[in-house]
Amino acid sequence: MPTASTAFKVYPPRPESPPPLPEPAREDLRLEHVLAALADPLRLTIVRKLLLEAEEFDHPCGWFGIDRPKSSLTHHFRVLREAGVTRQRQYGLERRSHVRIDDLQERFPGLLDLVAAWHP
Amino acid sequence: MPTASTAFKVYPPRPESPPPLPEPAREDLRLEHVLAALADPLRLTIVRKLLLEAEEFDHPCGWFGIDRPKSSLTHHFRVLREAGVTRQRQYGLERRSHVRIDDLQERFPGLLDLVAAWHP
DNA sequence: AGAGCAGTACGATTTTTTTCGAAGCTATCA
DNA sequence: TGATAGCTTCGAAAAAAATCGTACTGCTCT
Repeated sequence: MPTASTAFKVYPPRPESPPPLPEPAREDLRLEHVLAALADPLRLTIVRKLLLEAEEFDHPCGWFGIDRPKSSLTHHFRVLREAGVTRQRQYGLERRSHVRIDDLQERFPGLLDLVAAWHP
Repeated sequence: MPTASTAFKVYPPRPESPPPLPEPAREDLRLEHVLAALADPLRLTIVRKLLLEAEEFDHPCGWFGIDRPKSSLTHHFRVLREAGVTRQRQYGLERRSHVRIDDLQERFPGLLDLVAAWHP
């Protein structure tokens, strides 16, 4: 049974979506990897922003307005994806991200609420 | 208001307890530090065991039966304490630990439930 | 075709974390 | 008093993570 309280906006997958980049399946998510991915202020910022401000379309990393070299951002987005926190799809030029809300609520109920409540 | 569900055994502080070793105050706990401390299998094992098997007395690190050099254990127990996950007191020769259940439930409700449910 | 854009890949450097041996410290016990 | 127990500190080595410059790729627009 999931933790009752919080519901983040979850949009249905769009039929014409490109396939996700490689990611762990829901049942392969590991708490220690997810915690490690989240144990970084920049990545917490990214995930929190996605949780609180995401709109229907997934977001490319430029959307986040983070002042870091592009290669650093690529790195952090990959860490999040490989831990299973986010999903990334290639839309033409852009690689767009969203949080795997359903998977995470199911496997680690309450964890995303902590991220959403985090204050830098 | 605390998360309803889980209640771990919390024992009252014993009047004659030695003072805790240096640790962050409840209001200074940082999610990113707590997550980093928990993002390690060995430390997850320690915290989970404390949550599930702790008895009235706090436990010295020998109690955990971890097969690692003693200096490694000292390191991991310190990481946990400095992040605010555990409290350590010096009882004569021994440095005994317990999880700061109240503080963590208050600041990061639900997090300890995830640790307790973790499977190595 | 050429320019520009969004972001990736690679690789080097630096920083942080982990690991653990060796030596030290202090209380208790024979 | 010496021996042992239980754990710490120090320090060094190894492993892992973060940072970021440069070069590159693959679309799109003119």
